[in-house]
Amino acid sequence: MSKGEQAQKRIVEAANALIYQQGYNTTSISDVANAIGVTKGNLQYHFRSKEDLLEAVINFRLKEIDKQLQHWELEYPTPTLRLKRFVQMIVNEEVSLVRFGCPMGSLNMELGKSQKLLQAKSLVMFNCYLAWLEKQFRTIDNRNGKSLSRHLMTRAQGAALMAYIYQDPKWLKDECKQINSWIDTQVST
Amino acid sequence: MSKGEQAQKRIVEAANALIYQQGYNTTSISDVANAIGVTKGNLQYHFRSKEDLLEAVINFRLKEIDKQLQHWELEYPTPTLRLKRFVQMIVNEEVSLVRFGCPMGSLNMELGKSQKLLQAKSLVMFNCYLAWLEKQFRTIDNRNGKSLSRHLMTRAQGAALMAYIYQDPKWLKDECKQINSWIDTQVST
DNA sequence: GTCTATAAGAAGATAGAC
DNA sequence: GTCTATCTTCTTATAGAC
Repeated sequence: MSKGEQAQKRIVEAANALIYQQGYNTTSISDVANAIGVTKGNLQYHFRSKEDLLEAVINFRLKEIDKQLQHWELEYPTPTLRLKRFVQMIVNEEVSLVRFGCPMGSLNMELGKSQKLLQAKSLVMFNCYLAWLEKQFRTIDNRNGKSLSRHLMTRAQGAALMAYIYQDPKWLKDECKQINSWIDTQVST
Repeated sequence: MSKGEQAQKRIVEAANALIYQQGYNTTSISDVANAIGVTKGNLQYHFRSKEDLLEAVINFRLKEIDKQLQHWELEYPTPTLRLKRFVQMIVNEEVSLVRFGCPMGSLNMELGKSQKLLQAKSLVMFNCYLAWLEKQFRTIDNRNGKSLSRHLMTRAQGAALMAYIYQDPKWLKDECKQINSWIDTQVST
């Protein structure tokens, strides 16, 4: 990796964290620059505009999601275990979900209010998870794979949102238990 | 109502709409002033700061919610009908929910990222609905009233969020159907 | 109560020195 | 590649005329 690529990676990772924690609109170029100890002029050398930087952050997140889903596919032999692993992720990420919300849901919501074009780009993250969930559900119930995956995502997002709003992991735990029970009922039919 | 109160009401209603449609951070005082054809200097006479204006908007919304819940209480004789009316609201508001998301959920999410104090204030809106839902559920299942009301709100928020993210009312319709079925199962137990 | 004028600061983006 | 300096625009907020 060249020196320039290294610098870019550092910027993207810092921007990723700050955008998640503070939101996109309330994170300035200076914030990101300060976080890694460079000047904002430097940042604007690597990324012409703030939108370019956001796009890089979204691509970074996409790669991480892809890695994760491929890993789960290898590690868990059955669709049921994979679906439960997805739910388990929510429980595992409890602390950050309560503090900052879902990285996909909160970013998409924010961009939708004022930057419809960027919102469309951040949609690919959801597509990524949904396609994977659908694949798993189809091996259980081929006809309803799409609607089952959507239902799961809907409930996961609802749980993450309420836990964030009330700053309380209870919302996550309670709903995830019920989601797991629901998965069991789908498997046995 | 005095001339001053009338002016304030116009401002709050315009701010309410714009904050819902564009988000709080991306709505400026000038935006609100332009929307009702006055200058921003005028707005700052009625509301010292942008935060003051937001607080007035939240109070305005709270009153509307209270009116609505009282109305439902009078119009629908049973808790089951009232719960279904709550779900029906989501279907009725489909167009604006898809375009702008849930007014409570989106505002709270945005404020949570950067203004924790204001987020706490906007929480009262959720408390309002949740207390009402809990009251209805308690007449059906006294022991689990709280958790049932939370579950309903979680799923409603998930549906609204996904419909907004994908700009597609399908997410709302599908989930609301399932929520209604779930209410039926709770009633019959 | 409503307006204009203006301050004071923050933000995104550009140009040029090193 | 990184920095400083600067430009421009936008935003909140204040002061004072009408």
